[in-house]
Amino acid sequence: MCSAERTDDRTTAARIRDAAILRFGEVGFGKATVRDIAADAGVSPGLVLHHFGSKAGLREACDEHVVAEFGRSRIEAVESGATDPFAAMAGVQGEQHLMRYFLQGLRDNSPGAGRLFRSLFEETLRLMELSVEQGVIRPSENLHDLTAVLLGWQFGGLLLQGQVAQVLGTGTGAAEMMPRYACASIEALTHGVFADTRYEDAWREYASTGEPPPGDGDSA
Amino acid sequence: MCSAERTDDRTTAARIRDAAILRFGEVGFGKATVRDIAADAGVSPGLVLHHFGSKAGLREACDEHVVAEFGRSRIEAVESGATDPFAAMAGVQGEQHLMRYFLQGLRDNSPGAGRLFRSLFEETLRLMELSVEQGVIRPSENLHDLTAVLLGWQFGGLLLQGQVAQVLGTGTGAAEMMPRYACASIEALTHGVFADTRYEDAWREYASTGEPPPGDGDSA
DNA sequence: ACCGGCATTGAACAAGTGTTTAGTATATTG
DNA sequence: CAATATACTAAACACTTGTTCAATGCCGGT
Repeated sequence: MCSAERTDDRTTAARIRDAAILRFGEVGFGKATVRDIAADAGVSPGLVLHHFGSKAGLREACDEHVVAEFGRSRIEAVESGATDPFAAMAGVQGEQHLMRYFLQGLRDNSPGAGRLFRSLFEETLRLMELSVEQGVIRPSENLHDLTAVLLGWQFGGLLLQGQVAQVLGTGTGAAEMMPRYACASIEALTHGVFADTRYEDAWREYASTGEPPPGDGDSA
Repeated sequence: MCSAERTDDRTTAARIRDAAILRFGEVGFGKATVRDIAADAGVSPGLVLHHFGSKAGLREACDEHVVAEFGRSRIEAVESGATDPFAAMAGVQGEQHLMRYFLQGLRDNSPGAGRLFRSLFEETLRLMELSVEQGVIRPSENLHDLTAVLLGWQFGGLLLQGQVAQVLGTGTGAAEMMPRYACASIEALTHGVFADTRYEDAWREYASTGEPPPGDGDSA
């Protein structure tokens, strides 16, 4: 069917939007220029504004589309029976350009990324509750906060991928550092990091008395 | 001595640098303008370039200074006998403007932030080894990678402070969300998150055989 | 065939940016 | 005191950026 010149069934606006998602994901919203996006989509800069009103409008359209695509991707993952957090995360990682766009959005606190983070949180929380019932995740009194922290660690670690890779001595690419990273992560999440409950005890005492247990009382 | 008009003993170049550190920490290097920094320092924009050559040169000077200040702060923390990771981290959090600058540097992968991250890693690794000897941290076969991952989580979580706070329902400020965040973190780092060693076992098998244990083989 | 509404373009505009440059004051040095 | 270097300013320059606008081509309806 499509041999030499492949037929692009996307409408021009969709092509612009997809090019923008790629650009925004690569260099971020601030450094991406309308001219570059237009060139990638093979149109003039004016047309971009004609379709989306402004650069901000273009971003909104991209946010909306990425959120929808993420939702679609996650639904597929659930339907295919991925019931543990790792598989779910792997499913999200599948579409790398969407993930890159999302991470760039997290970098500059875009409203779209905020919405997406919240929706991912709610979904992950349900997944965690399910995992607790199945005996995969240790039961916790405040699973809600635990999930929030874990999600922050998850995506925060992804944001610092480059720095961590440099420290690990591996290449910056996700595929190269993944084994080392996953191994250490699994160890920490399986056995914890502290040798005993002294920090937990100290925290409990602090929470009940309101006094800081460690010996730093000065220096506001 | 200094009652009404406090004498600013800093040299003009230092004042410009400090103003730049504040600006860069607030809005990031990209969005900070030379004119704004000059206005904050009470000088003309040209003077900024006169002293630092270019905006990039100004950033290098800021990087250098922040790295030095961080080192000084950490040395003080060590000398004051803060031998556990939490106290060390609290000490770093002390100078908030330095931390903000560092986090902004991590956001856009500035070389200065990379250097600082690496130096913080080496210091934290030594601290972890010490903590293992003292029985505070659980011994691990690859403490190196574990430290790298934990540091990524630590600062990554700080980068996503706003998003996590919104999910937690607390204010965005560090002081408001700290209790909830710290509580969940301590729980995760004390007991782990997984209920058993199934993920660890699966990983060990994967590492030895090279076959992915979970049942996803399709969908590249 | 004519017309009206799109999609699309090329050029120009306006604002903001880092940077340069000429010029002025101030201090330092012989 | 003269000379010179340094600190500093005001203005302009050059460039990039988002955005606007008039003009053109295209396609469907009557």
